[in-house]
Amino acid sequence: MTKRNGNGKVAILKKKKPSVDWEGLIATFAGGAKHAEYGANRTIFSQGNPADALFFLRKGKVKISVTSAQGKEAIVSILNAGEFFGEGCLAGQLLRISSASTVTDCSLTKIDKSLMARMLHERHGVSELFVTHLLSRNIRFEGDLVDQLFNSSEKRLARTLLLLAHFGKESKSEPVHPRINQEDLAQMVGTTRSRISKFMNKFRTLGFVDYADNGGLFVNSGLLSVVLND
Amino acid sequence: MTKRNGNGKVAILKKKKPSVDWEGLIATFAGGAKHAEYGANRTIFSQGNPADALFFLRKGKVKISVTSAQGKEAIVSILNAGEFFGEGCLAGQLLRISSASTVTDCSLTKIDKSLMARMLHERHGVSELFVTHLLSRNIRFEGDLVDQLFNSSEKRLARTLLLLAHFGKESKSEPVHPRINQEDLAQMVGTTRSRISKFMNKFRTLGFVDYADNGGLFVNSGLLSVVLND
DNA sequence: CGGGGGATGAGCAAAATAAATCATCCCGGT
DNA sequence: ACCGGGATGATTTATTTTGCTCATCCCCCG
Repeated sequence: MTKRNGNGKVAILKKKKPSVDWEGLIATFAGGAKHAEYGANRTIFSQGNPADALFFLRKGKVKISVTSAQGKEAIVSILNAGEFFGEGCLAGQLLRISSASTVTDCSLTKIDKSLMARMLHERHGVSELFVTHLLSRNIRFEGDLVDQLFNSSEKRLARTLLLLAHFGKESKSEPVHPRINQEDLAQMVGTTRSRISKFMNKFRTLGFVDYADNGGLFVNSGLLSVVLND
Repeated sequence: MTKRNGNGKVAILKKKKPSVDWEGLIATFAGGAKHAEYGANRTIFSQGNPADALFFLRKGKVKISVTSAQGKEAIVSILNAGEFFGEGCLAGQLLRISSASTVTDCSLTKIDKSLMARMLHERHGVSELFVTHLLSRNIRFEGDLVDQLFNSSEKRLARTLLLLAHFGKESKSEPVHPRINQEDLAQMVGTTRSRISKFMNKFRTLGFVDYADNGGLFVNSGLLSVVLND
């Protein structure tokens, strides 16, 4: 089940990421963990569902969102291959506090809570991978929180775009995302679409971002990061 | 009427938390980890310092804050006994991205990054404690982030007060905090002191909170939580 | 070709928030 | 008792953000 998609593999492996070989590691879960394929825009679990398993994202992008009592929706994070999600159940959460859905086609592995608990106890490799995952997730959440605590929505949008650009691609000349609409951006940034529209146009006239013919979005990281520093 | 902190230790130890026996566990670090005592309001580390160790808080309260490029300060979290902090170094952070200082008198254990890495690898107990810690920290950050993403500052203040109340005391009749000033609240909530002042008075006239003679703050959780739900 | 329908750009009034200022109040030290 | 400083309450003004509304643009479908 080794997945090599043509050319990309070598390039990715020799990139900065000193990451663990999670493909092999996750394979050792065989027996208790179930692999599954999802098309784009499918629901994996919803807020309020019973939480008895966590997931590992092997391929694709997954969106984690929360709906408020008033019906407003916020996108908490966009996950990429190599990340866990739904791990709240390990901390005693009985119900999902957020919803997860696929953004692109995805391959994921579902791991029962009890199995994961056992693996964490028995396998160093697993617990180290998991600790690494939790640490970086933590750092990202902390960054998001700080961002919200003292940046304006314009800066938050800039930061969101930069994060998407960096996560999305190593090479700067590729589009950030094959179509991410303003509504989603608004939910990630925590503001309204109207505001996103205004800032995106401002950024575009300043050359910080650019739209491709096919709708893809290009981000000039160097220029855009200036927004964050003033 | 009030409880002295001089020898209030007994009361604290008999809490009902089903938590791991971290006292014994941390003791096994002997040799590489250094215990230290801090008075209130001392700096443990500052943003930008080299990061080569993490800390475990055995007693007291610690404040984690971040200062922006513009000089604004935000309080990211208030930690209680039994929590780690400064663990970003394990994820490869070379410099502190936040500052840590004591709020009350504290006992803490400093654990070198390399030692911690070894312990995580060798001791199940340690890695399980750490994973548990990271999971709950994650959940708290996620909650904070969601709160910021779609609540007004009034609701955020209400939520902050509730969190302080629950963390601070099991019994509802004890003050949340022996003096937490409006400036700090503003930095936790992500707003201005003026605004905190206004909301606190509103909450007080509505009976949601009350000031004790000694300056302590009482929170009526039941009433205050109504604010969050409307 | 024409008509939805979704996504986007733009504008505006109302609400929320930030920023700055001043008056009190309280407490500790002298 | 007196003073000084810090914390708080209150007010005013400027700015930001929201919550709409409406006009375009563009792509897909009939």
